[in-house]
Amino acid sequence: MSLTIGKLAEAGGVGVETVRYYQRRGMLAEPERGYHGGVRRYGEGDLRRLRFIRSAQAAGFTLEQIAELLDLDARDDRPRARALAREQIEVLDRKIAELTAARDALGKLAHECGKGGAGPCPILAAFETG
Amino acid sequence: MSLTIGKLAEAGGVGVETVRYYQRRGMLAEPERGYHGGVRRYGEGDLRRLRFIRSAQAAGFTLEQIAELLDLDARDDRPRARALAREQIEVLDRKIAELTAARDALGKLAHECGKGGAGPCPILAAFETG
DNA sequence: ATAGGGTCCGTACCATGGTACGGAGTCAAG
DNA sequence: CTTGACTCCGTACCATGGTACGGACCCTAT
Repeated sequence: MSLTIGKLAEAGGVGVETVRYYQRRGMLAEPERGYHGGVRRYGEGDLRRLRFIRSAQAAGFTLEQIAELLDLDARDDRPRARALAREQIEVLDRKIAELTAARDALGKLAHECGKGGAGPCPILAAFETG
Repeated sequence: MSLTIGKLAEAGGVGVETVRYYQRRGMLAEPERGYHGGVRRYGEGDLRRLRFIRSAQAAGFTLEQIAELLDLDARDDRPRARALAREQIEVLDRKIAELTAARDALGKLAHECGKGGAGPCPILAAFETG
């Protein structure tokens, strides 16, 4: 497999500029140019890293943390990886609980706003008292 | 109740500069000054709005959306409020599912990295294949 | 061999949600 | 009636995660 930056970006679901941005941040390597000193070529490993970055973002890691994770992977630092994972699980658990509570508040709001106009539309009240 | 901006901010769990920022965005009113043309005073309603802003942020609304919600509340526009609430519930449901998946991936990662070093530390693999 | 599309690179700009600064005015306590 | 804390206001700056621009270069198909 040999990809140009455009194909790599497409395969990873990001824009070309985003790939270049990750390179600037040191999260993706800038491969050697081909024989005739022109365009760089990317392989499986690059795509894998790119996809990892996207997934880790979805898991709530910042790009800085993701850079660390990539480094830990390279150095095979399991204890640190484990610690980061555990920390992030706690962050996620809190976030999930928060979003679930918000979801319920919105459900209540949607319900209340469905009934005909008795009293003021309780938008401000929707999040009060848990 | 009569609060200075500092007390209002404290009661709302934000910084003074944040209150001023919300005012600039038109999300909080800038009350009249007291008799001798000096410092502004805030009341219950301001605190209520401020707390609403924080809660709505936690529910994933942007400040622009929150501004709209405050406006809807003022105009008692129930259908629109209901529609926004429903939309956001869908957003939250997707987000919660995503975070839950990420949580599970991290759980797996933490588990794998716990075992002694057989094979490479599977950080990159942690998010692969769902 | 030439036209087009893609790549390279630096630099600038963007949106979001604040945070900091500095000088002047105000207010309450001692 | 001064001192110290707080407020007011405009403007500038910040972090995060990109996105856009523009000129030069390369590469492939015709």
